[in-house]
Amino acid sequence: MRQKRIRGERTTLLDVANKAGVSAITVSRALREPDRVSEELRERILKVVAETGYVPDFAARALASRHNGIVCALIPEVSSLAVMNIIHGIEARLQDTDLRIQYANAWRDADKEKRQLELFLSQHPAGILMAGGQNQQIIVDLILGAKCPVVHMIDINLTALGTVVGSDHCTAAKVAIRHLLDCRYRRIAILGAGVDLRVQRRLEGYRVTLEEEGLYDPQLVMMLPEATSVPLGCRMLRETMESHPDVDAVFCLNDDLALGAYFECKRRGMRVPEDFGICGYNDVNFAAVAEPPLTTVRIPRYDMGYRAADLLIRQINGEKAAHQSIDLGFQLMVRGTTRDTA
Amino acid sequence: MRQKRIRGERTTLLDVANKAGVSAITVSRALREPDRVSEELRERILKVVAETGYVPDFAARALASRHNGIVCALIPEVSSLAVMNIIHGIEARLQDTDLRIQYANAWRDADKEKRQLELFLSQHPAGILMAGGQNQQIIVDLILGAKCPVVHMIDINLTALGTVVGSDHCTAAKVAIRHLLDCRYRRIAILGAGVDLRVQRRLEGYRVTLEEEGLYDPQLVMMLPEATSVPLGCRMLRETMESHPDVDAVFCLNDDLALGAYFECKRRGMRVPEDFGICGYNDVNFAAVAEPPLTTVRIPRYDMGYRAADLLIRQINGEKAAHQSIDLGFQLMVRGTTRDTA
DNA sequence: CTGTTAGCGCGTTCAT
DNA sequence: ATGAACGCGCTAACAG
Repeated sequence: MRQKRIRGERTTLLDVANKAGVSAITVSRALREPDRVSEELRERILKVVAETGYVPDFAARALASRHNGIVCALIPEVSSLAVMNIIHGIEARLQDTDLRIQYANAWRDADKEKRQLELFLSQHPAGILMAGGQNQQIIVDLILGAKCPVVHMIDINLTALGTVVGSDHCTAAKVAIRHLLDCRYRRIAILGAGVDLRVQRRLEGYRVTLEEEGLYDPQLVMMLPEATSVPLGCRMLRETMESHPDVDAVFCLNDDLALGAYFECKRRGMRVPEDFGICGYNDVNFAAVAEPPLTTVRIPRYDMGYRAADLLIRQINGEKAAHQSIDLGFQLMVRGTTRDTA
Repeated sequence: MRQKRIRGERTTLLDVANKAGVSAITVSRALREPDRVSEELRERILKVVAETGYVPDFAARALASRHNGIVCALIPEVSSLAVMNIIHGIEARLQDTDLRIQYANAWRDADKEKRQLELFLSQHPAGILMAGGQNQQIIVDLILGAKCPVVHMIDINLTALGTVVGSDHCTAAKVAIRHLLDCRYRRIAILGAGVDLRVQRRLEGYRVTLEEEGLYDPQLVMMLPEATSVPLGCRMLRETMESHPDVDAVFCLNDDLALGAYFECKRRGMRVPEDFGICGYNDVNFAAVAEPPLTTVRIPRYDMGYRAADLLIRQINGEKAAHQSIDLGFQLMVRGTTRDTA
């Protein structure tokens, strides 16, 4: 009986096998496919596993089986409220699965996004989940070469990227702008940050709708590459009002920006919603409880994460991707930062 | 010359080696330690690498080298503003390093924390970073068994857990409470959520300080296990005021709770800071720009992440851990939600 | 500076 | 239901 363990390393499958008096593969099976091992052996093996504190080596498992049981999620920026709900949804679905999940930041940067995607791919992940995306072409290339399923949550219309779960951000923006128009706001600026494919779609909805009314003014578009945040919302509103004092409403492409815009309005003594309207996007958790509560576009992000994870799991389990795209819709939440419609 | 490539798999090191007419190890070296390969060979090899689009297999690399070049970070909840700064700091330090980072949620749950730590360990990470922690004993056990360096950012006094970068949360809380007392608030409630080791330390500082003044009342302590959030802050303030209408200030263990508490105060017509004081914790990005701006305790979280990553890198590179703990201090930011001191 | 040999720990395949 | 042999792709250790 070969006993290697030259160095005081951690317990391996072989150690467990030796101690239990069976072969390595039987231990492996007892752990992964309990049904294929007799009850007697299984019990004996599990006992040794518990005693020795054996933990499978994922690197070895990944190398041998061609997938490491980990779902990798590429997120524009993990620390944001909008993403939080998606993550909750994903983990809810992965609960009680033998899959695990890990995240990485893409930082809304095409280059970092690419490198991270490559890093993921090089680890034999069970699958990849993408929320957001910068460069469509790069993503397509990498995804086509991937040997694991990929599901993304960018925009329902980007089916070129493979399976997608999400909403139509262009239409959602159109509805939001319609609402602001219905409230009789006329000089509507748009504030966006962390520009990615989704943000671009929202901008398009804004432009198209205002053009229809002959109210589109490219000067009122402010798009910054940096990450969205409350302080940035303050700054953007301030700059907007200083260069265009006649603006009477802002469509903020994220609720953080909207909250920042609101604080700044308050500071400047502007009356919201009477003289100035604010519409956010996402309906993150503080939107409904702010004072005044924030008018915003609700995107079902929890469901998005859940469904995306669900689709991914099905594909991991060999199911053919039935739906190439699932539209979860959106909902305009009319609250306190826009005045009553006429 | 052995040409396997039976299946249409991806390019391997051997493929590159064959094409370049060298051995596998030389390609490996050309990629990892360029200096040890002659310039001529290196150029030839890198050319083939580029042509074939070769990407290293991290699972194989991890198995062979006993570490996969990935720093794993265990975070209580990745989607929170407080964590955002830490993450920025970490990634700033890891920038231009050949290390990469990935995150996982511990969900402020001892069991999940343990499982995730095991999962990390089983992947041969280059190192582990922990922000927050639930169960000291479990963590100690796992960390002692780890064969990679571990640095945590829980509380400066928890040196039992190994290398630590952070602040003294107990003292910070004492200073905050002192400030509230100086502002002549007397019935000070404490609102906390997502209770973990750090939150417990803050609670201790609160208790000790009020006990000294004979003002401690356990009824005014509200600690919830669920995650901190703005809506939760609203709810906790509401419940506090309903059961103890005489409370005249709250110490919120996170700024989200403080913002929620403020919104609720505004809704209830309470005057902040004249009749009611609010002090937050962390000084997340919205604190300074809120209207009124939020009095809070600033923890240097960006530096924390940066220094923690720095220490980890040093240990990965074989340096002995010189400092076992680095105290980054804290700072009370007196702003608009507490009235002037007497 | 470069190559050879020998695994890393596990799962797959094919026997039994 | 269990096991033997082999290989996954790469790097450490040692040679030359």
